[in-house]
Amino acid sequence: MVSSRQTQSIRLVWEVFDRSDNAFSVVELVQMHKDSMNKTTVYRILDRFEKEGKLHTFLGKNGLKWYAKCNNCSSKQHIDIHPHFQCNECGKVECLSIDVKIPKVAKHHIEQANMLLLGQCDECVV
Amino acid sequence: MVSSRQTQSIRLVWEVFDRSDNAFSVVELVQMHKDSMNKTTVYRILDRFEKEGKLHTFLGKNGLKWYAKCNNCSSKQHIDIHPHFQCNECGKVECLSIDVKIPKVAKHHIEQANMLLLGQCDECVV
DNA sequence: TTATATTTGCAACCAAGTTGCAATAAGTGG
DNA sequence: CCACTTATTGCAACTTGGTTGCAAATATAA
Repeated sequence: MVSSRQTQSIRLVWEVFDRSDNAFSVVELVQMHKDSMNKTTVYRILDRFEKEGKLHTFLGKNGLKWYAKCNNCSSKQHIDIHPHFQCNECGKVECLSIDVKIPKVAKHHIEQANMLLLGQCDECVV
Repeated sequence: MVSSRQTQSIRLVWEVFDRSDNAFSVVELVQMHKDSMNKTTVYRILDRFEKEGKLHTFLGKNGLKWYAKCNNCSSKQHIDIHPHFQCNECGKVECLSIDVKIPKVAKHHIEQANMLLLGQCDECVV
């Protein structure tokens, strides 16, 4: 056996994602677990979940890293595009279940595409 | 009069963009001017060029900020999409002159979209 | 040429993220 | 149920990108 022990910390971090379909920034996750584990641990656990294909990541508008559960995401779908949305008012981030075509570009071999939509979420549109 | 003096530093930073259509990361720009000006100055000048509409910015794959000249970019086109490309091998970044449609999303008011394509540039495709 | 307001340099700071290493605690096997 | 091996964690120190406040320098208008 090479790895993967079921620790308290791992359970706690996973619970957050299990209870909600939201995306969470690393900053939020470190904050919400600050009494039960070290920030290094949070970073390491998130890394691991990503490698295991349980979570996918993307960058929000300030270059902050966000994590979200891979619901209807096969590993293949990580390559095709599902865009993410971030609200300019409240900062909330969502995965959108829309498919966007990856444009073809002459002389370039495109492997991956990231799309971030910015605007106002339903709660912030007045 | 409220601002905008023509200083040596401003000329030097602008020259870089004037001579090339490439995009440059802040890190590169600070590095290439490190003998003639302070990093704070570089940051401030870039900020200014952006506000003046001479440069536009976007985030590369690691959340690093990149600047590029606004060639055929009206201020309107900043809202519509012109995607950016970053090479996974050499790290080079380009503005693509392709138009991508911003998808409509129910219950969301989309103001802006960022699209980053990742892959291999022509020089790195073997 | 001087006065004044914009720019700059500097040093100190902040936040996100990483690293090395010793201490802790899962999960065997006996 | 205990002992042992090795994955996991905590901690402190560090790195990197970026920002701030303030005093010194320097463009420009008069």
